[in-house]
Amino acid sequence: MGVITGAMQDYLKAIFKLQQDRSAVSTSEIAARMRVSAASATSMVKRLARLRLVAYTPYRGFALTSAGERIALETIRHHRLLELYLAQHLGVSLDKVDGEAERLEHVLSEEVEARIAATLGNPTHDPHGDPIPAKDGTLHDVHHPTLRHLPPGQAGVVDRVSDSHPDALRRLAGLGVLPGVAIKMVAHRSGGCQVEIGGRTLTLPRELTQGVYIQWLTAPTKP
Amino acid sequence: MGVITGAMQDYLKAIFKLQQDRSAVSTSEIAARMRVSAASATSMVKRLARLRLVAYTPYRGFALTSAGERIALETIRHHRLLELYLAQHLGVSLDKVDGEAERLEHVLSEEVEARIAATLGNPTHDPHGDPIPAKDGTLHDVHHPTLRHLPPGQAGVVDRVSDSHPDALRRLAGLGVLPGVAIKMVAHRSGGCQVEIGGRTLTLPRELTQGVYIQWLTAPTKP
DNA sequence: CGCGAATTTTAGATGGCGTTAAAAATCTTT
DNA sequence: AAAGATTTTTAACGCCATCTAAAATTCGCG
Repeated sequence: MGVITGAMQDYLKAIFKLQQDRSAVSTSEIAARMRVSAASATSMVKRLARLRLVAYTPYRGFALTSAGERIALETIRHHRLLELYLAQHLGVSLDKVDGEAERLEHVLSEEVEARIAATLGNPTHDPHGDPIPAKDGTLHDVHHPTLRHLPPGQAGVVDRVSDSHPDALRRLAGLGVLPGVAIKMVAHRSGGCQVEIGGRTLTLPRELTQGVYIQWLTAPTKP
Repeated sequence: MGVITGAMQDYLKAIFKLQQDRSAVSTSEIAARMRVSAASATSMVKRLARLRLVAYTPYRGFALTSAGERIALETIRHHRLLELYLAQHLGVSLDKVDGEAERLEHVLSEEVEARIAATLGNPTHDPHGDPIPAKDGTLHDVHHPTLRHLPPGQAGVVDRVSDSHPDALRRLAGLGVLPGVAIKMVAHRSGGCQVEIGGRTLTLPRELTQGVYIQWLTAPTKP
């Protein structure tokens, strides 16, 4: 009956991330995220709806139920604990921990999860700076501004870089865009932005900027 | 094409263990071992045969091919390294490591496997005393003493000669070291040992002795 | 040897997860 | 608002991995 497979966990995780701001997620969004045909996405969403893990209205999109969100958060917790453990205790490089954790997260027992968390000192953030959900589902700082939200002329500090696109992560690391680094917005361009970092000026395409979460050095005027 | 699933790895592992003495394994044996119906076992064996991982004759049983054995040994290596790692580095109790390793073994990358092995100091036995296959598929039979374990002055009979190193096997055969032959240990030397066989005295280098499994003519004192 | 018993294989379902192609619904645009 | 474009769903298929029931084969015993 209520068998939650690894693939389902992956979809739930992806839906969770997609619905951060938006209230509902569309079939094409999840299909693109999972690199799957729209038809496959539909059938999976229907399966998840049958298990009451998403609320789904045909042609109108879907959103996680609280049960679905619970599983998404558990899976993300597994993922981020594993990333941190692999990096700190087995010396796996940062651009590889995501892929490794992606497979391990689905077969991690509650017991081993607890032992890993304890060994790490119950950490609250993974090696990319992303927050690790607590056992009770608490997740800190979800609505961080990204680089795109930094107005021209304003400087900020990179808070964390999302692990959802490993190759983007690697390219950014190569450009020196790492947590803790100061960054200044020069100008917004169509399809990206021009920034100043470590004295150099770079133009970052859109797909690289959207995973870069920042802190403003001086708070901007709230919208 | 050649996608080896976790279930296939489990079957290959089980077939490997069942065929230790016997030359062929039957459908009912593997079905019982995997707690699965005979029909399921048949269909899986047919899948494995299609991938050339087992040699299968309908109604007559089956055995691993060398490709199948390689995968079985890799899986067993993953399993036993994980058991040891979970016990030593995460404090998982011995009665639980098997179940945990059972799920993790199928998603362990070569890289993490290597890092775990290195962290453990490239161990040769898991916490239950079972030998851990080496990367090249070498497996030291733990319950079976090899020539090296024969004390000086003690005589034994060659039980079997490992087939994992065909050229060593050939050289040993040329020297008369064959199953059923009586052999007497004269002295242990650095890097090998001196033995008496068929009235002649030979000095065998280490790489030749380690695949020679023996039986003692008189049992040694138990530890 | 031959026949009943045991083993093994085949046939046909089911469910998960993916595909492509076509139909249905919704959006967009004039 | 109708037509055309886009999105979404359905239909039909394939593969894995399991099941039950029935057919085929082999074994064992009188």
